[in-house]
Amino acid sequence: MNISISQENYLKSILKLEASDGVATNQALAQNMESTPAAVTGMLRKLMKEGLIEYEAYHGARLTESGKHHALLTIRKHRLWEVFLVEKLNFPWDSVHSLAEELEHVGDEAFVNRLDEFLNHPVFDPHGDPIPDAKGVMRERPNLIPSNLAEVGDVFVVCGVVDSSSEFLRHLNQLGVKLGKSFQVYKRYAFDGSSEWKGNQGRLVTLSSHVSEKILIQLQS
Amino acid sequence: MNISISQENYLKSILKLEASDGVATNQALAQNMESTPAAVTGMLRKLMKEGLIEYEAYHGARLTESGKHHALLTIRKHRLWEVFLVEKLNFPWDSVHSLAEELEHVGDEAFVNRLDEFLNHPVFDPHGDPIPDAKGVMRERPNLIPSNLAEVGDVFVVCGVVDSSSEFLRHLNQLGVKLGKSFQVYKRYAFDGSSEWKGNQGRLVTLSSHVSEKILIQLQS
DNA sequence: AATATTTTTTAATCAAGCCTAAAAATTAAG
DNA sequence: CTTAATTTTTAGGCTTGATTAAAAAATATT
Ligand SMILES: [Mn+2]
Ligand SMILES: [Mn+2]
Ligand SMILES: [Mn+2]
Ligand SMILES: [Mn+2]
Repeated sequence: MNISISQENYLKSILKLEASDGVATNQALAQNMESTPAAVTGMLRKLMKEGLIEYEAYHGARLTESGKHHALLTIRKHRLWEVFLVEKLNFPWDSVHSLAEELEHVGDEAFVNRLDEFLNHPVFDPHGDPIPDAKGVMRERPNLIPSNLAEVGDVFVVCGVVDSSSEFLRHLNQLGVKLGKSFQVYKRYAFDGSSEWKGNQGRLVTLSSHVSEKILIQLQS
Repeated sequence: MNISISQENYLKSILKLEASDGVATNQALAQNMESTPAAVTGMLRKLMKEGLIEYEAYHGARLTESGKHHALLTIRKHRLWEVFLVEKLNFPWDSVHSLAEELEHVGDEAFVNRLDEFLNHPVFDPHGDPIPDAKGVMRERPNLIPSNLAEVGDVFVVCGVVDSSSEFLRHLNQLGVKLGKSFQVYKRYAFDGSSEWKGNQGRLVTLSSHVSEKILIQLQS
């Protein structure tokens, strides 16, 4: 009962789709995996046979306890490797995803737990996403909201992103927006929903609504 | 012109066989890769078509410059990961080989070079094997000899092993033989070629010829 | 040189994962 | 309720890297 790389990637996708849509449909998976519906059908049957998902034709797939556990452990590996790459190897946060995508399939639990210890049990990855613990329990992030919901005058800390693509993250680099940095909403333009933020040194940043929707923040009390 | 995991493993095997036998024969490769002669033939043709080896049927294979470069870079990755696993994650030296065997196929040159820097450019791996530099140049080890060639009275430092299997390394653990430790040959039994060594605290260790042949040492002037 | 032995190659199969195109099932619309 | 549109499955193929068994080629032996 060994899980292949491809199977692990499917499990991760199903977990994500289940969280957002309640169920992972064939179509959504095909898009997510950049594959075809026919290929998805074949894989779903395999995953069902191995007890990793429950699957009803035409009604989509859901992870079993076992499948969920494997998916969370894969995510744990992925995010711990991202922490390693950024903290220890000094990679920029916009260039670690694809490498972590490979590393997440290497090694067993003992290995990941040693990595976790070496990194001092980090709780969030470089993109602010929570790292599941050794038992596969995902820590919940406290009440983050998309930054476009903040009102003029609000002070907040940037805590996460909805989009971890290198294109988006490089854009944030150019704007000087990083995790942990705090800003105050300075203006909001009703016309296009764009906003202006004031940084700590008083520097102003302008963000399109498209961008600010993808930034997760925590309001300061 | 992407090199698969299997191809990288073949290149490593060919490099090793070329060093010991001058050429990598089909048969030797089949043994080394735990595969069959038929499978080897197929792979050698693929490697030749990609310009990684020169291959003449019935006369074996040799690496081209390109093939040699790839083989050495794979070995570089393997050994750097072993250093990481032992030095940073505190794995024992007898349990890192299989993990490194997976990790050596992940990531590109930039990645390995950052790992190298993080580890402070180590020159030897945990088994005393030299780590090729960023250009793929193997550093040569200075005049190591198998420990069975040392004579009674000789003082030496353990610098390497010929066999990196976990069985052998665990046996050395039990005997208290580690890299960097120094001993003096105390006795040699002509009957079976076994030897007795005296350690620093005067403790005696007995080694079969089978074992002492696999330990590489440097004689103290 | 002729035969026997070893080594290598060919040929036919397999399994995992993917693909495209056609058929079938389901859901949506009239 | 019947037809149309969408979604999913089946069927047939492809690629990579294996396997076994038989054929062919190269060595070794007499
Ligand atoms: Mn990632
Ligand atoms: Mn991440
Ligand atoms: Mn090794
Ligand atoms: Mn080693």
